[in-house]
Amino acid sequence: MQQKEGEYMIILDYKDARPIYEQIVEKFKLLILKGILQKDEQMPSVRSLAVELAINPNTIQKAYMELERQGYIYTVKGRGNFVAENENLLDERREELKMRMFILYKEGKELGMTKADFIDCLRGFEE
Amino acid sequence: MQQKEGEYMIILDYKDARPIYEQIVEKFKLLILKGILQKDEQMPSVRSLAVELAINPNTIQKAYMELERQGYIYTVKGRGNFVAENENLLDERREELKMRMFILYKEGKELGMTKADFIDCLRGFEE
Amino acid sequence: MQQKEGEYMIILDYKDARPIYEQIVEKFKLLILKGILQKDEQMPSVRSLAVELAINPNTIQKAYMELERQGYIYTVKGRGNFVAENENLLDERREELKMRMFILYKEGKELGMTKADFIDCLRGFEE
Amino acid sequence: MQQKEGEYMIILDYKDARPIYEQIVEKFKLLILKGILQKDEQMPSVRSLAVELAINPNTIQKAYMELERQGYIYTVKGRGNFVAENENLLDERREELKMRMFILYKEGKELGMTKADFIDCLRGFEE
DNA sequence: GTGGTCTAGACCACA
DNA sequence: GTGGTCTAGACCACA
Repeated sequence: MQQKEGEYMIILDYKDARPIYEQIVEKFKLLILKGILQKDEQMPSVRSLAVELAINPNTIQKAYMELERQGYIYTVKGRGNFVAENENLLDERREELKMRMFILYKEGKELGMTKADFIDCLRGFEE
Repeated sequence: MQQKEGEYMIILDYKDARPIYEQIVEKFKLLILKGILQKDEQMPSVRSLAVELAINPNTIQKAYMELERQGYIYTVKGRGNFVAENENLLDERREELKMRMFILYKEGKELGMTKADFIDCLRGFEE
Repeated sequence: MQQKEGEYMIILDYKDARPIYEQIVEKFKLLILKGILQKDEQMPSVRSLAVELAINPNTIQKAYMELERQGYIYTVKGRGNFVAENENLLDERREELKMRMFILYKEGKELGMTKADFIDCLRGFEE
Repeated sequence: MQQKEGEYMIILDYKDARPIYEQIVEKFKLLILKGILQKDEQMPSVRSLAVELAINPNTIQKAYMELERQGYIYTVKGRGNFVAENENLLDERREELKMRMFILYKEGKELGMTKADFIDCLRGFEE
């Protein structure tokens, strides 16, 4: 069997509690941020992806709307969806992640952990 | 009007995306872990808390069920709900938090962050 | 026939080229900005409004999602949709309108109109 | 390579929400109203413009139909499209623009703005 | 009862 | 072919 060009593995996890459209959003965000999908590259069409994943086109629609809202793609009616500029997005994502780490840090302090405990924990992670 | 004993401010945030019962679970977990609610102390009754928070008793019921499932409280039929032993719980929570930090760490690596970036970020947090 | 309480006339115009959900969004934005719907007041439920307007609940859903995205309402799962704080919204709308007037102004200059022409035109409008 | 005569920069913005044919109509309307394209001058052929803009000839066709409908150009079968008389068009456009300003004005009044607010706003624009 | 998600499928404008 | 809107209706979690 041939590996079709542009087949970048979106795999759905039906055991995941999150809605399907959210999983799709998440997968594409990573593909875009990692540069696997590049600026102005065309996204798979709503219909073709729906067929490929064996789900309803409306669900893809919803995912793409969310991706557009978050600035990851832009839509050209009658033409398709395309990857947006993503330089700033990477920075935004890193900032967001730091915010989430700060929330975790505050939670940890509520549980009596010190900053040193956190750094030790981090050091213990695989490189 | 009297200030009732055991009034420890559970404040709901309706603008929070999380379900209400989850917020209640979270609040009580902290109250218990921080020792504000102590071993074998009685929890407010489902009904009284429902009135106090102006929400459906089913919601409190669901929160208490979840707290019991996670080992934070125990139920005595006909008597009420009581705070469980919480020595191990604190450790469990810390472990859980470390797991969540590990997930964050892996996400960050996907975005090109290094371990050093994380440690720098942590160092920047208020003591 | 009785005028039911809370019946605030959302009338759809099927001849309008804009999609129905957009019309609904627009109507509610005005009701909120004008203070007819007040902070924390409950919006009609997705289903009841769908029945009242004789359209599909999904369409209301979409309208409410958009209103939430724009900060006009907030959603509490299982409880309903509620009007958000709207102090800032009024200012934002006015700013947006000024921007649109600026675009119009630039268009007019392309057509050879002067600032005085514009002011004269404005003066001619009913008070 | 030669610089072809009649190359007057139609630039499409794919991120613009409006359909492409509408953008083309708009661009040509301005070129005609400003006199860059003059009475009886020949418009670029549907095919050549389609090639130049790398879009579907149907789209150009649709734009030209719309321009003809609005009286900006006329078609001679077998010969091509030509710029129409445009004296009246300029006035029509100005009238249309005043109408749009009136709509804006009414919207502003709904938001509590007065005529004086509008005039102040206008005065603030660059000359 | 309330909103959230999803399906199956229709019809439309635009390219 | 491509996305956008809408319907009719199902099933779910939450209150």
